[in-house]
Amino acid sequence: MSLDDRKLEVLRAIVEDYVATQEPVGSKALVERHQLGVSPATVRNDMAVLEDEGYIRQPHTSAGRVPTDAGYRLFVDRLSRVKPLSPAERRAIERFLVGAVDLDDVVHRTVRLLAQLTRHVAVVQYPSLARSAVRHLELVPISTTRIMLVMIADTGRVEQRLVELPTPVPPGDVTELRRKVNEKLAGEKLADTPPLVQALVEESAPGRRSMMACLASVLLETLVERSEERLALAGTANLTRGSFLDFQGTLRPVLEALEEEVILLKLIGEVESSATRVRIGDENEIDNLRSTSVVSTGYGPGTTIVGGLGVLGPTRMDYPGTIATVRAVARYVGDLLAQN
Amino acid sequence: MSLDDRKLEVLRAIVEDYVATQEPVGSKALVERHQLGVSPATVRNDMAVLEDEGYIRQPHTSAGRVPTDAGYRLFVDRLSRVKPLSPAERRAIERFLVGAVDLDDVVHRTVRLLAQLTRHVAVVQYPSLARSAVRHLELVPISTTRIMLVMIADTGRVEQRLVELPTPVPPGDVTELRRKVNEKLAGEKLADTPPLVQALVEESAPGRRSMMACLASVLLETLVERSEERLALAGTANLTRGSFLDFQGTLRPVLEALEEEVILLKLIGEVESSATRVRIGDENEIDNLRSTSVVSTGYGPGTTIVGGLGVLGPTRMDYPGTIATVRAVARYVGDLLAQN
DNA sequence: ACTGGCACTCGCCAGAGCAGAGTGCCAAGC
DNA sequence: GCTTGGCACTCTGCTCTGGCGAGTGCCAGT
Repeated sequence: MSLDDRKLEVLRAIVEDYVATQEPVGSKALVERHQLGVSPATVRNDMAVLEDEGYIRQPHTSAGRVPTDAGYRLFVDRLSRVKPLSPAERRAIERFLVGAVDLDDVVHRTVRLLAQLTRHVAVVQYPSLARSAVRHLELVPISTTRIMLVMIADTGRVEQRLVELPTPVPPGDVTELRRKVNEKLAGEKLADTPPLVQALVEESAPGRRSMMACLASVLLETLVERSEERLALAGTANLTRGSFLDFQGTLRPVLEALEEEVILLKLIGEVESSATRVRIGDENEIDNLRSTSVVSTGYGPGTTIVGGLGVLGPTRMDYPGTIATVRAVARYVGDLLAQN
Repeated sequence: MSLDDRKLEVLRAIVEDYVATQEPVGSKALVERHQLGVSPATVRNDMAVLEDEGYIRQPHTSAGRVPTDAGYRLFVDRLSRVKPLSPAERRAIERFLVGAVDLDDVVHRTVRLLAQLTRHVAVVQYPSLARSAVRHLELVPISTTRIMLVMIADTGRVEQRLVELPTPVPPGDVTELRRKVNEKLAGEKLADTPPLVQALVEESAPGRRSMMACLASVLLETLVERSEERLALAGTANLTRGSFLDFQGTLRPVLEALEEEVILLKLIGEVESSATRVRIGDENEIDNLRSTSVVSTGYGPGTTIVGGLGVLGPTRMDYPGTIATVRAVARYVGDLLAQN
């Protein structure tokens, strides 16, 4: 059976009240707080239907109703509009982000900002190397058999790695090498570099072949294969908000999950478009996070996406507000990146 | 009055039992588990004295005794020997740390290792810039009015910063600039650089003066003034170990404190010698951490100290084991740094 | 199709009673 | 004088109980 408008209205009221009070909501309280124009008994009937359909449930026989994951899903998809941000929030975002001096700074400020505004745990992925292009490669001789490889990406990311050379190399050769490598790779998308690096090795003079191969392998490993995704995390203390009762059993696994970079990347790194993604409770693939919701989106200069960011909180969260905040922050960060 | 040997032995037994069981320990249980050679009644008398002296207390009238902060302090200072590490632990440390490719890698591996071995929250400070010397300064032209300043320290740390120049500068000048700057600063302790940087500005040709001043200010800000200390954190999930009852009220403030880099630096960054420092409960200056203990030490190549590392856990922790682990890890990391 | 009424279920709370752990003190013993 | 066994006392934690109240489902009436 399809749910008529009033039933949907009842569901919305339940979600809103439950999010606000954190307590199961009953039929009587519902008609008191919302102008539904019907009696509690009618609401009860609607609730019974909503429960049959799996959108709400009772924690125990004689308590109010609580939304299920499916209930939140329906709410998010069909019953809520994204809240416009308050001017205060807009100002907070701007104030927080101006004055960032480099990428590290931008990322750190962003993640703290997100945590503060949403009061959830915030995660920000550094611009992904896979989505970046090489701006410049620098080779710095440290000793005769060691050079420091510094890669500066167009997204502002800087990666460095020590290269141990098989044979000593005079500094002059390094200069020459730097020129060649940059000529070949500057401006290229990192994802496109492997064949170019390969070509570099093949084109190099026989005497330098082994050194070049060594450099090439570190280059490939650093930039592409072990393509290190980095991220920043903030607001774990927010996990203790709300009735810790709900969390008593779940706080531990959540904290554990948050320590695994791989997991976090899965959560916020899998962004292809700039669409906001909401994963509610059981929709999460990570078992430890089945009792949480994740709101994530991509960000980047203009319409391109270079990384993801988002927040993680209890399924019982203010979705419209959270979604609005996450989107707004992502847009601001994108603009900030576009300026460089 | 001075405490005789047996009373100290009783205190040691109380601490050890309480750490092991997490429950207040009574006189009867004590004589059963330890060969004290006296009766429970005698132990009770000793306990009464220990309580008068402030080393133990009763949570409530008819429960066993629990060590106070002062009791732990006495235990750590006079009643415990540092446990030698088990071969398994030694192997774990080695296995964990070999194969680290760069400083970031070393720090991340170390912090996870510490968290895993001690089962507490681990903190590792990156080698402090204040204690590093300049190995090389690299200037990379990004555009005509922007250069990327990359500083490589002898400790392996690499810092970068974008410099906006007031006037366009041809690439050739940058090469010259790089030579000059390195000549002046390479090998110098960062703390000693300010007058040298100043000299650089004064010595430079009048036409380049403004550009040089601009570069110098960023240089000073990055390397000395805003001397950015970085650190890594792991094992927050360990906070939920043990009876969360103790933590119910305290978990929140602890998590909050852990989010503040300034606080963490205070905890583990104030190291002058390689002596291990133990701060127990109220000895901590940070209010949020009055119910935790911190074991920290310095690390560095050879006998020099370049940074600090340590763990934070409940006051009720295995001090001998934790101290041993922290020291051992610090020594291994120091050795690792010495190799570079 | 909605509403008011009513019986029913069940979690929550406070109070009582009980068992157990642990203490402090005292008088006796080495 | 230190140590010991004994004993009365205190207090927590557990369980059981009954009463209360919130909330429901169902039914008959409009």
